[in-house]
Amino acid sequence: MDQQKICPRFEKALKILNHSWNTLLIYQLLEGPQRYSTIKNQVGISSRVLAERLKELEIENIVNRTVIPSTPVMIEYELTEKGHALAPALKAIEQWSSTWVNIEE
Amino acid sequence: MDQQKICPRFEKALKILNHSWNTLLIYQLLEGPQRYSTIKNQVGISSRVLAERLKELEIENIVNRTVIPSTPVMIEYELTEKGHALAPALKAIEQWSSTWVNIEE
DNA sequence: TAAACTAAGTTACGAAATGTAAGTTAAAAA
DNA sequence: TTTTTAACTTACATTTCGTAACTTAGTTTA
Repeated sequence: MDQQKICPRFEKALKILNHSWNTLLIYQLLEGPQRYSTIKNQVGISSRVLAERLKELEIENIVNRTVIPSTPVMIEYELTEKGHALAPALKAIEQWSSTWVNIEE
Repeated sequence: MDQQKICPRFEKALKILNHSWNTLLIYQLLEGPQRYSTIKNQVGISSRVLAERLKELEIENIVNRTVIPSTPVMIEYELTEKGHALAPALKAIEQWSSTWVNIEE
């Protein structure tokens, strides 16, 4: 009666990527390692949610967190290998958006 | 001071795709045209949100809605050309998930 | 010596989005 | 006449989100 259910790995991937802001954060980090405040300014996300998402992405091993011992401390975030491996997917979305998405209305 | 901001088209694409369930719904519809109840059962989404999302995807011209005049009426949903054009992006995510995502803990 | 400044968060709280379960509609089969 | 069905819709409780103010500790400024 049931057809094939959706693959659990794919479903988990979407659960991570579709959690609001996550894809945009990964996209932003494709530019290279960046500090908390830089990401915040570039992406336009709130402190609360940014901290929450970076923690999530760190736990998922998509993002790496490095403390720079200065005063005050700075924190640098960068993509892991797993994170970088998302580049083709993001480029595909970028490609799609440039062809199909229009902003005017 | 500011570096380059994120492209508005890409940002809009993510806004649509990252709205919860949307990507999964599109992925499901890659299988072919399907009725409301089929989608609901396959994806495991609630009635309320499914109706809401299908409406959104229809407005975005990603999904097409067709009434089948039976009793009771059936509704068939299918991807538009714009919707089908997302296949490469979804395949890229699928590819990534098969390499990098594991479910066990 | 004290007040001000900084980066990276955290907290409190109201607003918006989500899940759950029950209700609606119209025609046809029982 | 009651029941059934598909595709929603509604009401309501729970969860998530955005906003803005607060925290922490070492350093420069007054």
